[in-house]
Amino acid sequence: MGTRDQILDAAAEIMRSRGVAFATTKEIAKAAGYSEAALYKHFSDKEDIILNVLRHRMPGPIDAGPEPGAATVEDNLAAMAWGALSFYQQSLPLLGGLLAHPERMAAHRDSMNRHGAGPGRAIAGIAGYLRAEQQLGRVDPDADADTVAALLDGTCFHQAFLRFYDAGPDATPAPRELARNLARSLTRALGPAADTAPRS
Amino acid sequence: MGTRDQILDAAAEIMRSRGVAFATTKEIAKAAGYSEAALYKHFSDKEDIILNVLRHRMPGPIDAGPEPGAATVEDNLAAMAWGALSFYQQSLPLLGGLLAHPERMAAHRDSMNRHGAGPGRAIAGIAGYLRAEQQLGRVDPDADADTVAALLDGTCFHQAFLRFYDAGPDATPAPRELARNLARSLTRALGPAADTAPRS
DNA sequence: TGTACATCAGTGAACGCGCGTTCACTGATGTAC
DNA sequence: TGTACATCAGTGAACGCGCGTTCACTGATGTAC
Repeated sequence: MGTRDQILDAAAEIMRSRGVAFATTKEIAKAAGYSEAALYKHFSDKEDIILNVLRHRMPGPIDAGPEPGAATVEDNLAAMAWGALSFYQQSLPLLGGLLAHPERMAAHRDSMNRHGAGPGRAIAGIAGYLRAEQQLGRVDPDADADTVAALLDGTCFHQAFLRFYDAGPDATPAPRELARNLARSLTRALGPAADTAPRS
Repeated sequence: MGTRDQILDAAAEIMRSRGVAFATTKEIAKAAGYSEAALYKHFSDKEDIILNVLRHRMPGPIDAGPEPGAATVEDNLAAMAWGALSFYQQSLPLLGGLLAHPERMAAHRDSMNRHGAGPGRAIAGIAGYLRAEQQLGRVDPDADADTVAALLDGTCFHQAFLRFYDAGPDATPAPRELARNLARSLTRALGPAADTAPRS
């Protein structure tokens, strides 16, 4: 593994475990096993290191998504929820650090947009899956695929935040039951609208 | 307004508009109209200022919530969603800054716990409302109140994040339509479970 | 095969800067008699 | 009513420190002839 990758690994590890504020050139160099000066042989400045971590050390994107028509819709939603929970739990410390730094956030956003990526992307993927299921008749055509996708992804994001807030970088993975509960409630939202008139 | 409050206002404004990383003693003092030394007459150190902003300059908590039984459930959900969206859009820049700083986050969490507050609190309030509606028979008793509450609150949190990420601190308020769409889909999740068998 | 030179990853030491913090001080206001 | 002192919000200037960055340098490897 090249020096450049070792530096990025070290920086990513520090950002994740101790927070972006702790990712100084001194700490990164020490963790990577090089001198601070060596960082500048491979990156133009510290910002360049941070942005490269954000670009290339994010956890793998949520995979292609389930096969429409396979398994049950609820199982597929649960699988996607579980994937999103894991993804956000790993990437929140990196992404969240951007909030303290609007200029860095803008740089990251522009870099993402240039590659057609970005945090809003996951929702589109889920919505695409749901529309495919609507075509197959397994989801009510009147259901709002975009909104349900936003609900699934957003709630996973928030739950990852809550876990990180409560337990820090060493939080245990979210329980499978959470993904299952989300999938169950959203499946109801995807079925034909039920009678919502008051019951006695 | 006392000097102390002016300092907190200035610090909160800087944190919101330019990011926590920009909230230096020099900038806070300048914005408040005092010398840097004056800060130390009112706060023990800079961390004390930041934590007091987090404690006392958060936007007002989402109000007591709707009256169970009044209006329609969907309208009430939409109102809560709208309130949560506004709340998070204002408070994310403050809360998010914590992610870069685990020790500060832990201090904030402990301070919140001591007062029975914290970011997970809103979900409990929404769930309470939903259970009241279950008692009144306007929500299916089999619906999962806690999960639906997590869906509502979490999605608003995430949407606020996406807006902030895309447009920075000057993002316009989320459209009412978003709150309405969330409420509509969640209302379906609250009704009696519909037949989810494949349709022809 | 040996020699002279070029390249380049990496280093130790130093640099200037901006940060949070402290210091001795001022001037206004209150208070005792 | 005047005088002497205490209190306290606020200041300008300085402090030390850690940060990001640069510098002149080393030593290993490659290359031309």
